[in-house]
Amino acid sequence: MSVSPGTVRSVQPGWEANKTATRNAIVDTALNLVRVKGPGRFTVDDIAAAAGVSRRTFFNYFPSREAALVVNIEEFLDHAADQFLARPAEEPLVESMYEVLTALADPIHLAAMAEVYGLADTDAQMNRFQLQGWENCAERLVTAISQRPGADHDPLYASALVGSVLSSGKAALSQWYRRTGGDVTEESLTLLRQLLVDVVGYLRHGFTL
Amino acid sequence: MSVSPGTVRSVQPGWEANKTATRNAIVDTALNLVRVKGPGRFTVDDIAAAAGVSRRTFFNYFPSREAALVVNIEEFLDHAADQFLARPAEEPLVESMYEVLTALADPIHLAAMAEVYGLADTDAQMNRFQLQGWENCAERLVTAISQRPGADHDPLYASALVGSVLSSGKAALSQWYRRTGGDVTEESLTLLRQLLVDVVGYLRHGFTL
DNA sequence: CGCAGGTTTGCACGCCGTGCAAACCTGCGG
DNA sequence: CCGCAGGTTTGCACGGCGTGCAAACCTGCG
Repeated sequence: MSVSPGTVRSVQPGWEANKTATRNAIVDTALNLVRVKGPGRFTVDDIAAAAGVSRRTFFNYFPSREAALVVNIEEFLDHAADQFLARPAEEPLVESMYEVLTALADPIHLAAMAEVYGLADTDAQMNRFQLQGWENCAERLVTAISQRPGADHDPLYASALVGSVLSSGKAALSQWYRRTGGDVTEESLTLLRQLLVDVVGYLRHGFTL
Repeated sequence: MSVSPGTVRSVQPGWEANKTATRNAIVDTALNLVRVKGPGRFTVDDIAAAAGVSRRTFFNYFPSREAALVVNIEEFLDHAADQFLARPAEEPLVESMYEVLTALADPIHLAAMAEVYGLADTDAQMNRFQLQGWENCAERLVTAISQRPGADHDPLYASALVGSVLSSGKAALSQWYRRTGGDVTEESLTLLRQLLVDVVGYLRHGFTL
């Protein structure tokens, strides 16, 4: 959620602390509003007012209502992509991808992600923004692969692999969300991990049952 | 493009012929406008005026500018999904999926699709709508699988498979588009088919080089 | 103090998407 | 031929969206 003021001060040169503060305020307020009022049942002005900020300022931070909400999913996916970047470059790709998938079960970002994830069912525009979030993650992974030292990979291979890994991970998440409703408990976490292990098996052995 | 009037009359009960006619007019006009003016450089009113129809009528057919354009991609994907439905239900899933992928090289829908496909680079909203189109196709395939007689499949397996197949197909299409610019010639078609064969290989043997 | 960044705000404009009711076809039975 | 019943097209209006612009407003610093 919010970062401790000390660390923020040390990293952020002065006024930028306020920027991230209001940014977080907007994101949190949007999430709260969607909880209270429901997916499409509030306007940008509502968010701005509830966040104690002008309508125009909202648009200084986000180009749309959906963008402010999808942040939670983007952080979730960024964290997963970070796990890939943390792997040694010599490691086989499929092995590193395994790390990306299991990182999807990270309990820290999972709850906020799940809450926004569920909005895709009722709000078409929200769904589109989420799909874009996944695609951004894919692009990030593909370029990361292409920059690996000794990357003699076929670019087609890289994008097909990344696409398959992510869509399989998304399938696992969907299944998990359907069964658990997005509640993050110890039990649901082990279920999610199991689902992810399953899709990893499919990817490894090629979907040939 | 346009259907011969005779067959239309025989199938469509009277006034509905006009409906599909104006619908096609809107789609074609939108495509022409994007060719002439560029992605985001025209409004719904422009489309309506150029199609000889009122602004309000446009919105009777499509909920947004993008929806009118993405039709070309949806038809392309629907055709691919149809190939799956035409397969015998006893056939192994992976085999039927192969048919879906190779259907992506259908030259009839390919040109119009490619033209719209390229808009995703410069128009973010267009990109989102296209992603949604692919997701719709995936959902269609998954429910089709679940309705196969003797469908004892794990739903996770089905959605992971479909997601991987489609994202791999999309990867092949992207690669093809990059190299050919979307021009549909005999040469580019064989290239596309080769790329599709490649990703099929990845899917079959599990991305383990 | 007053200045030099950068941020927030108000204002205005054009466009979007939709509900509503009236006008407008078009085929069909009287 | 008439008028009616169904469906389509249109105009109107309204609220919401997204952005350019310029003025007001901080905040640190010399």
